[in-house]
Amino acid sequence: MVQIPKQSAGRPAPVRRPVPTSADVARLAGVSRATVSYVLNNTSAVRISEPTRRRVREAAEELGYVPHAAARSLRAGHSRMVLMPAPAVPVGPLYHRFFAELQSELGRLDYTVVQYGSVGLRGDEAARAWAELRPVAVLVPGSGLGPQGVAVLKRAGARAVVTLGPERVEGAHALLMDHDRVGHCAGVHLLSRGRRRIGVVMPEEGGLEIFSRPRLDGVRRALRDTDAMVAELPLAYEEEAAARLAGRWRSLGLDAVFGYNDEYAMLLMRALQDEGVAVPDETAVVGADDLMLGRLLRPRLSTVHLDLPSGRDLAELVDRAVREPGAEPETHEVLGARVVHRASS
Amino acid sequence: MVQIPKQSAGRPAPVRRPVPTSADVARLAGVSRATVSYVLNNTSAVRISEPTRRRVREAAEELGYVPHAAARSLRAGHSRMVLMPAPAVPVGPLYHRFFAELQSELGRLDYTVVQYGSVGLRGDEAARAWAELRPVAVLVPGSGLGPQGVAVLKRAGARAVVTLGPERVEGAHALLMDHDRVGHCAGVHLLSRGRRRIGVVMPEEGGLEIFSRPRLDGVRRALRDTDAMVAELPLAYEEEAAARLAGRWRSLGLDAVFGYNDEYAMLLMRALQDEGVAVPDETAVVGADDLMLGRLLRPRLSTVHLDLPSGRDLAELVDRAVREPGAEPETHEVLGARVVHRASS
DNA sequence: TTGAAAGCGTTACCAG
DNA sequence: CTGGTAACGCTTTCAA
Repeated sequence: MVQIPKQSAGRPAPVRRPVPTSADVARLAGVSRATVSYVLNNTSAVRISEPTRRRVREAAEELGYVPHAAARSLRAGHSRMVLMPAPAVPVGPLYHRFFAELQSELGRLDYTVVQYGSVGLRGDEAARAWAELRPVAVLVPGSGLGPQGVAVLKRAGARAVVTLGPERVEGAHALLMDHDRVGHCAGVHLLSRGRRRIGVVMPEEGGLEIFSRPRLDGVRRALRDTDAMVAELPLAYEEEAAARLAGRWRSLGLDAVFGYNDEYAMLLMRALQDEGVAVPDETAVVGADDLMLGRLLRPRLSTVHLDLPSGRDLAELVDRAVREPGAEPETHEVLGARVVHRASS
Repeated sequence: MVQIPKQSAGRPAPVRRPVPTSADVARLAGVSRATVSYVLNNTSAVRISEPTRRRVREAAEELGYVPHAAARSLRAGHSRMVLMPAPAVPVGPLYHRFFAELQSELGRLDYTVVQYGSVGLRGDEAARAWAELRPVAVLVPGSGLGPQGVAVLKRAGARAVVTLGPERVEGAHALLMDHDRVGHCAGVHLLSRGRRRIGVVMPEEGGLEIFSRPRLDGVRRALRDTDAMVAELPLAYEEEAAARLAGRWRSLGLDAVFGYNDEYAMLLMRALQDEGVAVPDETAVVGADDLMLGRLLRPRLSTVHLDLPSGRDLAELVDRAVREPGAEPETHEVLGARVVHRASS
């Protein structure tokens, strides 16, 4: 780790000049504050002479004037800020791509997306912190927001609250992402490949239970009313842990494993191969996320491909909700899942 | 892709109640707004009777009152918001881990971290947008912020501007991340392994030149004054592209390749193997980022391990700068790079 | 112990 | 066409 040495300041602050305001611009341009506002906002309802416009612009330029967003939205009574708390759990590249697209699409609709780091806070306490910013919409990934929280946000003026998570929350729009489906997909696939004793990797890394638990349940659901069985396999994301698990693999008597996602699946698959366990003959392996890397191992990794909602669709949902705040909250099942069958299963 | 169907609102908005203010709380509790402020902020300079406190708290609770952050910071004249524009280019898991840690550490120091999605804007135009939020500090990843931009931010009251990128910017603290080093590392390593004709993968995905160009330069620098040569290898992150490149590999006459990062390196290494090119005997392969996945391929991927600055160190730098705004801007070289030699080279 | 009032930077309204 | 004035929600100083 590169250290940043701690320096102590040498000389004292030179000059701390106050931040220029529109009044300063007005003074310098020799006009009123109202005129400054008109000119800088290109207000079309009022005609300002060209020389005046120029003087104002030059004054603003000279002072380095930048309007104060807080003052503006205080005055306006609303903002176009869409708040999105940073997800509490480590998320993968899929989510980051989704978020980047969402941000860009909302930007196109003239919203400002702000990702807010609310560490430590949780539940309705977090909701209060978000409400203080008076966002016009709030997008909450994961669970943790209750009906109380939604109410707080709405009372604070949020015209749309959208949850992206496993369950509907009273009063909020819901983009349901039920990871049960992912496991179910994998389970059905393995079953159809003739497997009957199926291991399911459960990451030991904190926070991932939110995803791993429903995925496990999905596998269980796929196997209900069959003669197949499921075994939970706790696993840390480390080579040694995978090697240990592989070392006792034969004693587990499993003929297939769902690896939680591609990364854990690849880790385990490699460990199995190093242990001499034949994939897929002796044990089939399935991951999830459809990462490029899964295609590079041999055998190529079978996987569950996830479809997240398009950023554009979500952006439009938000925009609709903002414009029609009284409308009934929408609920959409947005997590698509389908097996991509490759050589490992 | 899962579609979100477009619904039209059925019934009109039920009731749009105004957002409760401290005045509403005061009215309900039968006290003045000042008293409300004292109670809710636990102002120690003033003594308020316990019954009054209770009445105020209950009133706030009943109305679902949440203070208005903008109004508060307008009045206070400053905020504790640390603004961090979202990086414009796709960044990897390393960056995301770094950012999460930074956020958590700044949160510990009682700053509020906000990641701001400024798509489309660039350079000093973006700086103005950021300045409107009057953040107490701004952390700018990548290049694109000029001295002008720094000046704008400072005039708008930012007490610390920190760039994380390839070069120092006048007036700002700089965490230099010179990716030249990464390539240099790889080049020196390959040279020492006796390689003389070295390919360097240049991702075709947009935006990555910011990193790939200096990495290439670093390889070149390592090979200066030797008899070794460098060849640029444009490559899209797709199996077919890698296969095509591998198909004409022997005609290139290279005995080593630096794959830009682990992902591109793995993609290419697999394609080379599929083409029958022996790794490392015929061609050595080196990646960068030291991802876990690189250890799972055979041969295991050699890589350049990157050390980003610790979130804690950066958080402390920010805090110091905020408290001592007149201090000389600090410059630190924070990108550590070292080769992790495995079997592919 | 509480209350009245000023003021933070903007913009909308309404006279001039 | 332009300029004064009020108001957004909050905190804080001063006075009662």
